[in-house]
Amino acid sequence: MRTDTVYKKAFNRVASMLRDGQLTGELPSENELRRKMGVSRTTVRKVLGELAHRDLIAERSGVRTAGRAVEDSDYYPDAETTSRAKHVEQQFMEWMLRGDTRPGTSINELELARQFGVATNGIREFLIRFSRFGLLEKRPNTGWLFKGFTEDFALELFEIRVMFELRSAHLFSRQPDTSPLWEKLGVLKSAHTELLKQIESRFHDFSSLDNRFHRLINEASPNRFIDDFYDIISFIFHYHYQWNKHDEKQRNQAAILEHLAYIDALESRDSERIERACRAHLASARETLMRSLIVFDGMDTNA
Amino acid sequence: MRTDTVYKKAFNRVASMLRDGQLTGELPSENELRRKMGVSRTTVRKVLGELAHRDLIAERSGVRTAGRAVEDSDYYPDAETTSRAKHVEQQFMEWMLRGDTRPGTSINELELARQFGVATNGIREFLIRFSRFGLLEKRPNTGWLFKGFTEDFALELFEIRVMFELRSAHLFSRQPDTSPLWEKLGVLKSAHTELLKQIESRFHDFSSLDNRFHRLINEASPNRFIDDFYDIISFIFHYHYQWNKHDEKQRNQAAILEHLAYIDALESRDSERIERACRAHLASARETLMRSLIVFDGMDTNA
DNA sequence: ACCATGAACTTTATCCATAAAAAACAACTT
DNA sequence: AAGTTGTTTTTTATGGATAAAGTTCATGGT
Repeated sequence: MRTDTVYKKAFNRVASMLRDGQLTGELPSENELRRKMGVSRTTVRKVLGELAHRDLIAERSGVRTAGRAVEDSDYYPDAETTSRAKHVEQQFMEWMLRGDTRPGTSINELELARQFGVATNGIREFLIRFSRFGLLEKRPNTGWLFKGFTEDFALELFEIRVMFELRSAHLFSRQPDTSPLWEKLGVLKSAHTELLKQIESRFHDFSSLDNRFHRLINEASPNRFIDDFYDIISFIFHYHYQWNKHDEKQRNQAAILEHLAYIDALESRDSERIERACRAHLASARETLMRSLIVFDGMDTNA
Repeated sequence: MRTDTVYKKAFNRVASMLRDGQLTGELPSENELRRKMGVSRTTVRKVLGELAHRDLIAERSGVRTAGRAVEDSDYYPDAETTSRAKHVEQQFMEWMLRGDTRPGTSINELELARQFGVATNGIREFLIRFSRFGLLEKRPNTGWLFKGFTEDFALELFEIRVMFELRSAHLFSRQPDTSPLWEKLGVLKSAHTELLKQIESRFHDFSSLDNRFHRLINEASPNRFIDDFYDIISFIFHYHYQWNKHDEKQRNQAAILEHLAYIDALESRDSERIERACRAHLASARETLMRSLIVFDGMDTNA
């Protein structure tokens, strides 16, 4: 049976809005809520129905108003708000990055399905999607080959990344001065300096800043294949760093400084300087990834 | 139910071997056949069982020999030798390239499933796999967006292709003179000149030569992401040219000449010359693709 | 005429079942 | 001991069913 995670997540969000007083007086219409939440009206109605049922809202003659106060126990547990597909993704990444799965291992749909508690279909869909990341290969009628999260992988990944990033950076710098992207770059620059000041407490926020920065660079000259490739990067980094928190603050601090140098270079429109700053940043990103790979290639995988 | 296309294809192949006299006297063991055909022994046994049942082979005291002559009617029809997944692929490509499907159309799994006569599962798996080609986008809980086989697509595709190809070509040319790839290049060069001589009758053979050539260039410095990208190119070209036979001979003839110039450039190790030859070839490949795109963007889609 | 709600209909996400194909095991033969 | 064939077990490819979510149609109020 399909999970009702969309409903539960929407319910939790509306509950939070009620609690935070974002919805006072007469509640918005179903259509308005639908737009706000990005779900269908059908789902909105289900949420409203349940809210009314629990007296969290009151409906009188077609007008809805807030009801009793929302309590912690009203929320659905977080685990019930993500789809099976997402769970599979998370479990697989944990299996891959934390487990001692050796390169060359073959992957068995049925076994993973049992292990993750889902139907084989879901596993297979995930593996198909995931295979574009270059870590898996399908052998028809037989199964999947896990190629391993290895040094080779990181090197090949970064070779492409450098090519793409240099290309995009140069194109970015050649935009007309009137392009709105320059302003966006300025905003990002201040965000970086801000974060640098508060690095002690907010170093976790770097990751999203990093993403925004690299995506901005690509915005000047969009290419779907480059965007797709950047999805791979983000994905890998997202999960990889969940299992490798070592030195996170220092790493991020260094990266911020590199970004700032890179931004300055872009603003200078000086292509040699851009190339240097860009390469420097990517080289250190690569080093970071490579260093942590050793952990997986060696034995101490559960540190 | 799973299709028995593996068995049927294997059966046809063994039948052909019997007919062509490739299997005379005592037949090879099950294991040997298995290796030769690339299927499991289970399937080999099924084939042998059926061959015996039809008296195409005789089994006497554990020794198998050829039986009555193979007739045309012994073969399974071609359509029954390709898996459902492959059929879906073919039907989808036809639907996309031949149909008047406009960019921005949304794709409906259920509808395609009905149209193609398969379960929705198969459609979905195909779409997931296909989405890495940059022509589709999945919107969760909603469906798929067809982005269209447009001019933008071709431009973005070729931008990447040029980057990758230049990179690989240069790395190829910097290999030591002792690398065996130089010899392979020589072989390909003669194949090109051969084909050029017989262009009138054999121009269809260019496609596979093209493939071998570009894959050889990548062999000098393997990168899985580049290989994957080249899969996209091959796939697109493979299907695209099935529906666009216009001027095929002239196009291929021109391409052979470009390849020869490109090969000469590689052999010269002169990087400027390589860059020129490579760019020239890709530019004309791009033009060809773009010209035929007009057909789809315009109105005359069933020409 | 527009916007809100209600209800019916369609499509996606998910699980389950099963024949075909592969893999593993067992017994035999030289 | 290595290679054969026979048998059993496991896994993949494919179809089908169904609740949840999305979409469309219908009705009613301003």
